[in-house]
Amino acid sequence: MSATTRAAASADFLPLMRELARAYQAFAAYDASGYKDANLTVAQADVIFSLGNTAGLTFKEIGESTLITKGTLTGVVDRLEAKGLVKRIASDDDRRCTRVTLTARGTAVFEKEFPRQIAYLKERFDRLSAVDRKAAERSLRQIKELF
Amino acid sequence: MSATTRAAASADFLPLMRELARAYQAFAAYDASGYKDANLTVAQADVIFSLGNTAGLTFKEIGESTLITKGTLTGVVDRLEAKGLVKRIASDDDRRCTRVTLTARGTAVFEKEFPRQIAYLKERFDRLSAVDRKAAERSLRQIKELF
DNA sequence: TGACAATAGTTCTAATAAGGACTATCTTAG
DNA sequence: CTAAGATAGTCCTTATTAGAACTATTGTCA
Repeated sequence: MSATTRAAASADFLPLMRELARAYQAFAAYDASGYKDANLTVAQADVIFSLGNTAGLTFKEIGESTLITKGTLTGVVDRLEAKGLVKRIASDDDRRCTRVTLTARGTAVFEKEFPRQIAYLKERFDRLSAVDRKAAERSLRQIKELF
Repeated sequence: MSATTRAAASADFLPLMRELARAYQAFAAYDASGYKDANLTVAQADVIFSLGNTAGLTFKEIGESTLITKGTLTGVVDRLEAKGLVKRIASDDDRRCTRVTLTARGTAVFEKEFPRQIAYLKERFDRLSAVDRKAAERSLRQIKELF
């Protein structure tokens, strides 16, 4: 092993990086497993949840809320529209914008799946004490702000 | 808003969940940007880095190290092989297994890109104090173990 | 007003990503 | 020893995912 490679391999932030990836991956897998019965992907559920209790959002707004980039979002909304859960509405004031709203069926899915998924996640997150939860929030905020 | 939906929306773990997603996303975007010049994806770099300084690993071992599932890994290794960076070697003792090793060119890429990427990441992670880093590691380990 | 930059979505390409079916090969129980 | 189960990879399908090129529309500024 070369000196540079050895030095790189001993960088002391690597355990943190590893834990970040492992923790996120574990959470993401559990989160995704909650939607199996509902036949929804995480991305689809994210969009539905962000649309719930709103009068509709533009692609831009949905993207900011879900962190889904616009190129991907077109396809996600396409599939939700094909399932009859959302509907595109052309905007009048700014004709570049498209509003996306939940249909009646989409609202029904939201009303059922949102509380169910929250309860499903709560079951695990509640094993963390309030103190540990706050500490984790703080650490994650710090990590986010590094980039 | 229904009572259940309102109760769900006020679940106190939501900020933590949000910060986890935001922090991971921010890190992942920065990490990926480091490979632009090398024409590598994160998945490809992960495989090369896990193969560095080894005599080759099986698909199973690479998957455990990188968290890439086997179905995806076949394609990633295919593309690395097409670039001439890795090579598949049939195993003799267990003929179900395939060993993957770095080629000379793959080793050269590893020797160059691994230290470079570590330095690239270190630049940001080093802004975190040792105390905060340790606290973050602990929180992330706790989160991982929730699932 | 009229060129020009900025913004919103769509489309396209290449590459993950998970999961299930499938083949080939071991392993183990009886 | 053999039938049944387990394991390792591949292949397939569906769905993201990022990014870049493209169209349509809006905003800006001289």
